[in-house]
Amino acid sequence: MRKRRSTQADVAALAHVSPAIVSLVINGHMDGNVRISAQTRQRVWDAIRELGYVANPVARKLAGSQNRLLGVFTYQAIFPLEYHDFYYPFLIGIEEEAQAQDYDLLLFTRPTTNGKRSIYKEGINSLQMADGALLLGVYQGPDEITQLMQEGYPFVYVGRRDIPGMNIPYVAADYVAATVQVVEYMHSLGHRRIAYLSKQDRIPYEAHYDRQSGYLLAHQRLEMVLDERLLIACDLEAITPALLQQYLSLGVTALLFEDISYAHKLLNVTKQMGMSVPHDLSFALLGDPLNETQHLTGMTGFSIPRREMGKEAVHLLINLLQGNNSLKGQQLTLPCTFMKGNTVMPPTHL
Amino acid sequence: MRKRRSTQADVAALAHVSPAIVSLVINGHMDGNVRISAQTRQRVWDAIRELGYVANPVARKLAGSQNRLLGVFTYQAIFPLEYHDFYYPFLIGIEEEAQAQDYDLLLFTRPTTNGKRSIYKEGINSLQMADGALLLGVYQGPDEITQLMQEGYPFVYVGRRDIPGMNIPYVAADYVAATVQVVEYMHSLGHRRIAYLSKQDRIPYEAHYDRQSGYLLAHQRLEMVLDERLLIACDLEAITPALLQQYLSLGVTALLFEDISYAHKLLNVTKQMGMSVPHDLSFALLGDPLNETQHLTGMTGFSIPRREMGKEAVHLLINLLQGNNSLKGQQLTLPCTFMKGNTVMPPTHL
DNA sequence: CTGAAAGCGCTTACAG
DNA sequence: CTGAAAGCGCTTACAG
Repeated sequence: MRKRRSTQADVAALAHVSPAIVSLVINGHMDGNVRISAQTRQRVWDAIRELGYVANPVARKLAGSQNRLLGVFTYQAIFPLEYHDFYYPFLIGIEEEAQAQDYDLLLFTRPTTNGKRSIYKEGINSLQMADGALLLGVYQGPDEITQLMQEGYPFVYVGRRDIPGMNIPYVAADYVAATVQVVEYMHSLGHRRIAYLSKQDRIPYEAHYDRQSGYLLAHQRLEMVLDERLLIACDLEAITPALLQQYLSLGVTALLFEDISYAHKLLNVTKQMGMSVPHDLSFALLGDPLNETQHLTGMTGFSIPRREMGKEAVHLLINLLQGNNSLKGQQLTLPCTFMKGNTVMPPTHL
Repeated sequence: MRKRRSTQADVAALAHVSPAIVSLVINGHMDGNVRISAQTRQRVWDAIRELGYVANPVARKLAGSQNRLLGVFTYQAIFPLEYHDFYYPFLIGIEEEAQAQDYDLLLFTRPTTNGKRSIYKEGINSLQMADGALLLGVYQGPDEITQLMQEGYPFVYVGRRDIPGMNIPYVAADYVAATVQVVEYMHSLGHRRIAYLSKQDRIPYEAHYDRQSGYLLAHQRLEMVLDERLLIACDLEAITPALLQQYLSLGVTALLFEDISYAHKLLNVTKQMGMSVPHDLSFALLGDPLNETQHLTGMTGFSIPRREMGKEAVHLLINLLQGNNSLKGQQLTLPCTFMKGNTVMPPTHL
């Protein structure tokens, strides 16, 4: 049995003023030419207290025509166990900045099309519920994003998204520079033949291209010979002693990969071959070793400024909402931090 | 340049019907005497699609219906680094069940009173934006919860909350039984004098009382002598070799505490005293050792079914929203799982 | 079967 | 300095 809440009108009646006055008093609008006598104020506050009046935030938002709601959308569950350590810092940053800027967060968790999440449900943009949205996580191809852009819905992608002809707002990590740094580090220790393993059959996407660019760029800068055979597209299962042997015979002394699962697999395979890491072969992850690798601490790689990225994405989105549409600054790239680790040492088999 | 969001009126105009019809079509009200021709429906849906119309949840809520939004409220940040491992499983459960039941999640992150979060801001219940809410985390005393109950706002607390005269819906972990189990385990190994250290100056709260009840209950069941001197209220700083020595001289062979920080402190102190755990003194945590204790793996304690609790809380809340107000089943207590660990062994100093 | 209207509880110009 | 009114975008009786 919910008792009816008292409303602004009740207060107004009790205080013998119009509802508008109540609103003004509550919101402290004593600015400009709106001036309300101290006496009236007092009457209003007394009435409010007597009735235990509390403004209805929903009505408030409707009248104010903005709901201070920022959407957060991911194609998969936002809180999956597998990506625990990966997503978390983004969320920390997002929450921090949302709180600082006085926005609430709307998490889109409702399945839309046949049990899966998608932005558009029967052609309708379900994000509309929020003022704007942050998109993060797995990339599903450009379709929905393109539509979102065309529609003019304000959003920011966490991670670089590049669709030709479009200026997609994003906050990304600088994988190019970070990769260059890893290669340079290896080079400085004496490595000259560095192989780069990557997944074969995934949707090609920006984060991969950027690392590859970094790899190429570093070779150019360091005047290392670029051997295309060292750019290896192979899935996890394809990694065998035979394969590895083949690359070793090409003079490879160090390995680069994008996913931590490769480290585990490679560790197994090298062990089978009687080799030890990094003594016989150096490794580096072109990504964040995180803490998840309990069996593999001290991996050489780089840390991704995920928390910062979350904060900046919120910041950028709010700018967008406020109509700061200058194309400049809609795309932000933050630097990664090189992590020396202990899986790289000078090559011994030269 | 944001184009204006299209509204129900726009759709109505395009479809050549009245706004009311649009509302009825969207909400699928084909029940009762409201019958709308398939043709009209089609026109409405076409218009909706063409305009990309999505109902404004705020307006919807104001007009008196639900918007399939479940609030999540915590007094502190939801995603703090310190409570990373603690909160996460709750959120996983909450998201899972929300998704399964087709609800979105609204995270309240807006600071309300002077930079801090509170449910009521100047008397305003900010949770109103959502159909109902899940409350979790640190307890701030009964005030706001009492108000929430009186107001009739639907919510479920994750964790037991007991306010005299009120039937607060919650989903809790069974700390009583779990504590009994820990004491029984110690007893079975030969411990007869088990001290219980707890913080001194915190707000007394249910989770603490429940553990204490378990401690007392176990003593009763096992016919152990209850020595009140073994119920020790002391803060972390108060733990010194002198203090510990004092309890050892009372014949204490095992220690219980509620917070992992006590384990670290006690480990230091015992080390100073030249004792080793568990050989000279057994330890158990009346809580979840989690994984956070990298320096302290294998702590004896119990795991809290956090993910399940999250799921059940959502389930219960939705029940409440649907008007299932039977008092029964509004309070759910889930069992914990004893974790044997390796910080308890038979007492040697007898 | 469908339309016109009132109302949800606020805020914000706009008049006095 | 204060009041009357329109409007935010919906839903739900109530008439036809």
